[in-house]
Parts: sequence; structure tokens; C-alpha cells
Amino acid sequence: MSVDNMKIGDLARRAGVSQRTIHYYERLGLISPVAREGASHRLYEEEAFARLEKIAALKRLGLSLEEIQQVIDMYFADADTHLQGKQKVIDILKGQLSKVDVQLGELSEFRRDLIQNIQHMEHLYDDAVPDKRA
Amino acid sequence: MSVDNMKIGDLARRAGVSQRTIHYYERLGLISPVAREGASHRLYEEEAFARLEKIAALKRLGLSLEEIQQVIDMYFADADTHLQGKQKVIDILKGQLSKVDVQLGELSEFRRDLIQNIQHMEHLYDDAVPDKRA
DNA sequence: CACATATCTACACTTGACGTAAGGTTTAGA
DNA sequence: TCTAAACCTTACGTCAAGTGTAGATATGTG
Repeated sequence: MSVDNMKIGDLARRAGVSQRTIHYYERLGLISPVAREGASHRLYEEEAFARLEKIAALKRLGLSLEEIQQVIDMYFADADTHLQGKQKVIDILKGQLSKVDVQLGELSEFRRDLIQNIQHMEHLYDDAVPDKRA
Repeated sequence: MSVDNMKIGDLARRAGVSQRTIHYYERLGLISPVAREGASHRLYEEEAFARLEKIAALKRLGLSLEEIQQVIDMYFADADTHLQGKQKVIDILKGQLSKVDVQLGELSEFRRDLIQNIQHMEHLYDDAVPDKRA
């Protein structure tokens, strides 16, 4: 139907990952080509690119690929897909949410520590190197 | 000097890690016993426990052990230690700070997505299962 | 001192997330 | 149709962050 299909090389370049990574993600069920006959070349459409971007973002948040597999469909599934095991999905999402809240708290605290320490260090630095105005 | 020394088994139990992990962290320079003669048993004081807690917290934020090694001393070092390579430490901290800021942004976005999807799911769920009031 | 635990070192193994290379197949273009 | 480039599968390699285990040593207690 769509005309904007691309092959794995194009997709990999655009998303900034290797082809190997895409193969690997496919084996984990994170992504799949729209069409394929036997061992022919994989063809992808735009959603595949969006998925790779989303996977990268979730990875930066510290999710493992296994965890990502549990939530990625919520970004791309249609209502029909949701109909099976909806309650399970809700539970997973709520679990993720509380983990995220904890992480947000810890991250803010770490941020405060960092700023405080940077200031402390810079203060010490100024004290130790006052000879800058030769 | 202090009287509250503990051995590796106690420390491991309290911190919820294995002894092997503590050995491993020692090899990476993240932690070390207060006293040791040859191959005798390692003795730790309270700071070791605090270090393990801090390491766990930083790990939850997604820092690698190598990155942790770069910042952990800021929590426990005294002023003297700071005196060597202060500017380098400042640079590392500032680098971490900008990474943390990026991560905070992404995490907030992810949180919004999660909440939105949970609401969406619960709406669908209510629609699909109205027979709850038998 | 004897003995039961607790620790010691060293080497090997595991898991997640890929990297790299070999050898064969598909596809696009002249 | 012929060929080069892109892709295919299969399989071994790597790196981080541990975990397992064996055989030797250290330590605390009766």
C-alpha cells in the first residue's frame, strides 16, 4: 500500500544503529519488516524508524530490551491489539510508572548533589588558585 | 580507632549484595577495607556500607561502575583528596550534570506517555467490561 | 590445640547487547 | 543477462557486570 518502503541499510543509517542491531531487535520481537518472502530482503516502512527512535529513548532511561518489549506496543498498537490482555498491559504500565517516579526522585536528588558539589569544588578551586591575576 | 568494624559477610548481608560483588567493587577501586595484613580478612567500617548504598543508588540512575568510580569520591573524600585534580573532577561533575538534565527531561516525557496510555487503556477496559455490575 | 566457620585467591562461567567475519543469495542497473 | 552492491544466515568474539566454585588460609570458641 504505502510507497515509502526502505531496506535495512537505509533504516539503519537513518536510525543510527547497525543492521546487526536491527536483526537482534527483530529476534527479540521489538521490530519487524512489513513484508518478506523467504530469505529475501526485509522491507520497512516509517513505523520501523519510529520504533527504533523510541527504543533508543527508552534505553536511555535505563530500560532493558526485555522491559522495552513490554511497553513498546503501547506506542504503536491499534485498539484491536489492545483488546487482548488489556488489564495485563495496564498493570505493566502502572509498574513502570512507579519505577519511573522513584527514578525521578533519585535523579533530582543526584542533580542537587552534583550542583552542590560543583559549587563546593569551584569554591575550593578559587581558593587554591588565586594567582590567576599574575 | 573506631570500634564498629565488620567483616565482609556482615557488610554484604547488610547491603544486600554478595561478597563476590564486594570483591569485584574492590578490584574496580569503588570500595576498600580499612585494614588488612596480607591475606587476612577484610575489615570494614560504616563508610563502606554508605558507599555500597550510594553505588546502588547511582546504578539505579543508569551510571556504569566506571562512571560511578569517577563521582563516588565526591561523596566521601575529604578536602585533601579534592586538592589533586580538582578541575578534572569539576569537569566530570558538569558532564554528569548535563547528562542528568537530559535524562530528567526524557523521564518526564516518558512519565507523561505512561499516564496517558494508562488512562487510555482504562477507558478501553471500562468500555469492554461493563458487565462488572452483575 | 582442635575444629567449625568464615574468608581468601584464582579461574571459569553467565547474560545482555551487540560486533565481526565467512560464505551464499537477492536485487538494481547497465 | 551479467555483475556489483546490498542483503541473507550462521556462528564465533567481546565487553560489562557480575556469579560459581574449588582448594587453601584465617579466625573464633570450647
